[in-house]
Amino acid sequence: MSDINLTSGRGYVCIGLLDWKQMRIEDGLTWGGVGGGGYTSRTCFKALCFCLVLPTDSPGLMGPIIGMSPDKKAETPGVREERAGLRGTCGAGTLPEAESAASPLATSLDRVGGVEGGAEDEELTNLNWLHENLLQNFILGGSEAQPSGSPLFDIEGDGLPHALSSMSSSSSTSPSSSSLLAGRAGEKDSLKSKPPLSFSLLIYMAIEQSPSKSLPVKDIYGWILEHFPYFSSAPTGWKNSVRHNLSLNKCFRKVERSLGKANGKGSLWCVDPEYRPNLIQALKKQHFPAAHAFCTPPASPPSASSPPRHLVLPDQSSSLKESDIDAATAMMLLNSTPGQRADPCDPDSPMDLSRPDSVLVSSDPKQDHNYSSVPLPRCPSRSSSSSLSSVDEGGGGDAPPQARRAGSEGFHSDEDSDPPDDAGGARVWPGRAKLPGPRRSAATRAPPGKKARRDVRAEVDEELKEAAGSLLHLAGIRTCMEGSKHSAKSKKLNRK
DNA sequence: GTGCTTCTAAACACTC
DNA sequence: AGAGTGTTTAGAAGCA
Repeated sequence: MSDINLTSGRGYVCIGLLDWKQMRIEDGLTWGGVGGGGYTSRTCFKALCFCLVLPTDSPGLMGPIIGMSPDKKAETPGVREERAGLRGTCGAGTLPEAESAASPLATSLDRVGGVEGGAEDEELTNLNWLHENLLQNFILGGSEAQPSGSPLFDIEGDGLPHALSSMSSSSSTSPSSSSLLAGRAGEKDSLKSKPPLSFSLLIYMAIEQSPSKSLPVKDIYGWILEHFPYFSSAPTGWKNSVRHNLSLNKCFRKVERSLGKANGKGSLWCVDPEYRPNLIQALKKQHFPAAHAFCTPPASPPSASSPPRHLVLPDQSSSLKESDIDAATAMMLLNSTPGQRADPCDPDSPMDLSRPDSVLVSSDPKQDHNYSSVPLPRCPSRSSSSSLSSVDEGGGGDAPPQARRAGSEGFHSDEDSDPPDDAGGARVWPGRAKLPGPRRSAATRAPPGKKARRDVRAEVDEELKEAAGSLLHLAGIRTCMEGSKHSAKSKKLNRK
């Protein structure tokens, strides 16, 4: 990484998985991102969680990276190796747009104007394409190479995300560049190491990766198994833990299967939009780059009408951090086609991607994705009109943690006393009312007004456009992976 | 030491 | 009946 001059903004070669922090881009730098020539630093590519893409044959690429802060330079030897190796092997061509994109802070706004909608646009706005093709191909240096079909995680081809290896470097070895270059690797010890992500985050990622943003338990198992082979050899207790999480973790909500009710037991599970920010926050804390791909926008999306926050806020550095997520935001937005963005949990989706309250990613550890915290307004379906909730509603949700918490899993209670008032929705009210009394409380807050949601949605649309425009830059690379794209997609379809 | 979060295990009920 | 699913409880480990 240190030998790359990002300012050139030319050409692209995937050089591997970058630590999330390292993907934070200094002002004035333009990133290629994953095949993303012409992307400004804040567009999409942090969401991809890896792949600084640089050309080996393009001019002006080499040289020390400029303005990289020490923490960004810090990296595991393995990462460096990979990058160096990949740079040589994963060439993906040069994007003509790259040069024009080199201007600092020339946000994608500048380019969006030139991007019109249309079929291609629509296709390009599907993050699946990025997940299944860009990542897969760039990371693995080839398409066919990816048995798991998970570009996000099977970066090393051994089923374990490199980042995970790095994160748990104390317990696992750094991946070799050769394995990356090979696009796959033999079984490694790391394969057997447990992912440093909580079950709730794994579930979250699984659900978020699903086109419908909802999955039955079985598919969640499958996703986890697919992306974390550790569990394939682990005792089956983890499935219990998954179910336990789904059941107890407020972040997840049960939804009825569609009317066409597919065969199969159980319900679909989705991420409670109210808690998505919490999960995002948890992901951020995980320092798991790939996990950040599942982050949703922390702030109002940049748009022509509302400039990106990083351009507005006085504190550039802090806004930069938040802008890290903007990229993820874009990816999340793109991850679903407009039609898919409907959150099964919330007819008003994609609401939470842009809701002001979802924007807030608190550093408060209590405001996390865990079972008990109630940092955000509860969905009506899970809201309680308990006395505590009234406190929250009145006091802006600043009830003391203890008041909001009824033990580590005390959130059960917040549903107990209060059947869903939005019974008309698709939400399911699990028969938790039958619970015996002791565990209740958990404050709730009224969801934000729908008007505000609509406003923000407009911004989301703006961002979608922007992101779509940015994605057009990827087209040049995309063409070299058509084949894998289809295979990946078909694979995904087959899994359904 | 305490509180919290997360994980794990187990038991039970329910549905298919 | 058995498997899968969902819920609940309890305990332990790790962390701040």
